[in-house]
Amino acid sequence: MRYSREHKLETHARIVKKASVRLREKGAHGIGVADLMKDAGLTHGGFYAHFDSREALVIEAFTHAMDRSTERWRKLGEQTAPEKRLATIVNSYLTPIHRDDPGHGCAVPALGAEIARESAKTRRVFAGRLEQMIDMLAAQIPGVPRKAARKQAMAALATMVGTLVLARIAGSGEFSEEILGAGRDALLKPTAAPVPRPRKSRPSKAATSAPH
Amino acid sequence: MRYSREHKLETHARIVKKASVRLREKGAHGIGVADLMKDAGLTHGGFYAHFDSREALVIEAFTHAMDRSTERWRKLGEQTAPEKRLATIVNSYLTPIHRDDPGHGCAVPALGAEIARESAKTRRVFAGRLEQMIDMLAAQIPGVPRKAARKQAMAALATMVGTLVLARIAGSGEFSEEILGAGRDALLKPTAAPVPRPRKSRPSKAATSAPH
DNA sequence: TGTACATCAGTGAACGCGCGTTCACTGATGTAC
DNA sequence: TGTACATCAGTGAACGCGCGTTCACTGATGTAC
Repeated sequence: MRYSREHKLETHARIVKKASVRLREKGAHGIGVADLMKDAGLTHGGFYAHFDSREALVIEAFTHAMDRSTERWRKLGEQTAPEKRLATIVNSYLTPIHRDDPGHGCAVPALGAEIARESAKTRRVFAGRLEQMIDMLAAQIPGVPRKAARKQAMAALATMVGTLVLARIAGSGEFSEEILGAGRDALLKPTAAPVPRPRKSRPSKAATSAPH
Repeated sequence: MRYSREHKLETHARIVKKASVRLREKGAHGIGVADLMKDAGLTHGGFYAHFDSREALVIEAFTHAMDRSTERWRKLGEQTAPEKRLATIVNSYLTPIHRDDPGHGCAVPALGAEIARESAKTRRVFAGRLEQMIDMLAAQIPGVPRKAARKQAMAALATMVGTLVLARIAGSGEFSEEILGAGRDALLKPTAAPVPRPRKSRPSKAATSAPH
């Protein structure tokens, strides 16, 4: 071989890592193979020595981003007192820094909607990593039964993801800060006045179509 | 003129309406001008008699979708008792029907992340409609001061949007239903155990970069 | 240890294709007389 | 009321261009002897 086995693995990892940043910045279809390879210091022709297709790279890059987030939360939890763990994660997630740097941020608000439209294979991988992320978040919530923690983790992640999407739409002005603050407070402050449920709860009578 | 003034306006509106559905289904870049025109029963050559550019249609289509959602919420609120208004909206939003039919659903979870990456002009329009949507949602929350209602509306919309994004990633199985349920309960049930805030609150010490 | 050969990561030109956009043209209808 | 002309929404071919992918080739290094 021209290069050692390690060399190829390192190159492969470098492509994935760089692509992972750029895809979160530009979207799953927002940057081409040639530019992604250039980012890794290579030319586009070598791409298929590493990946079967562009989609294969998207899957790897996305997986990489999700694993890094999940691992980060695990570490953050490890070095924080149990009752402060979720709050620490929320406070590091709902910041202007995270909002303004999607390339190094959570892949869910950056790529979630797009990946949900990809092939079944891609979606399955994505769903698997999402579940791992939720499990890790649930593990940071002490003092509640496993299932309740999981449910709370799902809702917290949803609020975090939604807040970041809204804040990014709003840009970087006062409106955007207001959104970030609302998300933080909703997750960190006790709810003063919860919304009362309607008598006939779950599937609303109006929900025979979805014209929102 | 070949056709009456009304005829052109009708055609224009038909293109926007159909495109609004297809773009939510396929993404802001997921469908081409030719296909969008075919959907409206026309050929692609006539496109530029109606729009300056593809982006101009995306802006109109998105605006149309947002206005429909906001108007729907206003009507839904009108025909519901004040204390049930937000709950009614949440219950019609967080359903499998909405999850499985993005084309006729809320534009924020479908297009938000993508639009946040578009030109400054597009983002400004989007941000404006988002604020209108939030204001309308806030108007459905009775018995709290204007500013508190606005904050609550932001957090509620964030949770709704995030829940739908997560549920769409998860597909349509049990995991996805679980996510929808967690989002509904978080918004409709009193919070049993709120997350305690860490002493040094807002900007976490760990938040000097955004590696989530 | 030294030499000849095989390997294959990476190069850069080329491919086919679909896209947004342009343009000459059409023909039904509005308008002027 | 009838006729000639002007208008312009819509058609369909064509345009550049960028994209994902393919391919013949290179040349540094691993391997066999």
